[in-house]
Amino acid sequence: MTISKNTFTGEYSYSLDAKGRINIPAKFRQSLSKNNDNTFVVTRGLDTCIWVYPIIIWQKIETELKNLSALSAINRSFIRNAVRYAAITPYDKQGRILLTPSLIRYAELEKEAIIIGMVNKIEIWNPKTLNETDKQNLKLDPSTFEDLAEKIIL
Amino acid sequence: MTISKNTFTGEYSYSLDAKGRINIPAKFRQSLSKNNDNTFVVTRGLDTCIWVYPIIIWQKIETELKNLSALSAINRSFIRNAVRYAAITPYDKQGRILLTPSLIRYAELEKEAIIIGMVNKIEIWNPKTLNETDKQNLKLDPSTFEDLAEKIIL
DNA sequence: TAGAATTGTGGGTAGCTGTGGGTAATTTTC
DNA sequence: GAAAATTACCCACAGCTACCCACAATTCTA
Repeated sequence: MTISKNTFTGEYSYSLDAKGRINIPAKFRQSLSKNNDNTFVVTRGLDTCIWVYPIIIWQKIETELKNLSALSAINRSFIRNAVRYAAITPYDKQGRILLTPSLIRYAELEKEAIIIGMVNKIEIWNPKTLNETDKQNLKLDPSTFEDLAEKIIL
Repeated sequence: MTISKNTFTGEYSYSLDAKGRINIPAKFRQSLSKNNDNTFVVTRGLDTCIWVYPIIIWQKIETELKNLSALSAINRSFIRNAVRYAAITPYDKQGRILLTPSLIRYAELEKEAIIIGMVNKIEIWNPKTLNETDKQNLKLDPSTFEDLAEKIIL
């Protein structure tokens, strides 16, 4: 096996069916390490999309969140929002996971969906929303992008 | 072994077949170090071309990206754009890699393609586009080249 | 120079992948 | 407790992909 485990790259177009199921690209499934038991965790993304984590990665995130001081109001509300909408979904024999109605509404998902590998997690988008967000992001500080690019891209 | 590993130089003409496959010059393949498992990563270049990296180089980029906090909108957008068009492709028994339709469209590739060694990565161009880009670059401010010349000894 | 090996290009096919739908089991509601 | 609704699990199948082989052209070798 050449690809590194629990790492996701690339963009794919898949369809959400009437039952709220969506296929996880075969390559992503193959990248999942065995100890995930074919299971992902879905939750709200910070953008208008759904975030999908391998369950063992999510568990690490949870413990990190717990270590944040519970005294801070900001931390408490952040933790609540991060955890509140999280759902555990093993994929079925065909490789699909089940999304909750709440998440589908949040990400404004319709039939067509774009799935993007974001290295340590996966994003599920409505194509339209993704486009609009892209346009918005062009307005962000370009010098920060350049700094990042110089540091990271060869 | 005379050539240094994971280093590519020279220009070659190859053909993209109906299935989206293109041959990697034998010399480039021989230059790949063993730990790449005969695998490249293809993604969008900053010009109208496709960039091809040895996978171990790409994995360094991945780990850097993993360390960026997803709390920052700029970071998220940067990761998305860096990774979205990337695809991992081991080359087949004949030495070909598979390009995605999206990348072929982006680089405006047709049957004939120019493959250029760019030291630590490889570029794939449509010959026409390459010509036009060359002409454009001649019009750039020569002082930029001079700045670079101070940094890099040729 | 002749033979052998390698290289670049094309095409066929078995098995996998993505998608839809059906049915039994479980939960919910009255 | 029975009916209705929901969920979990199974099957079917078209389309596609990964893998294989073929072969001509070129390069290497003895």
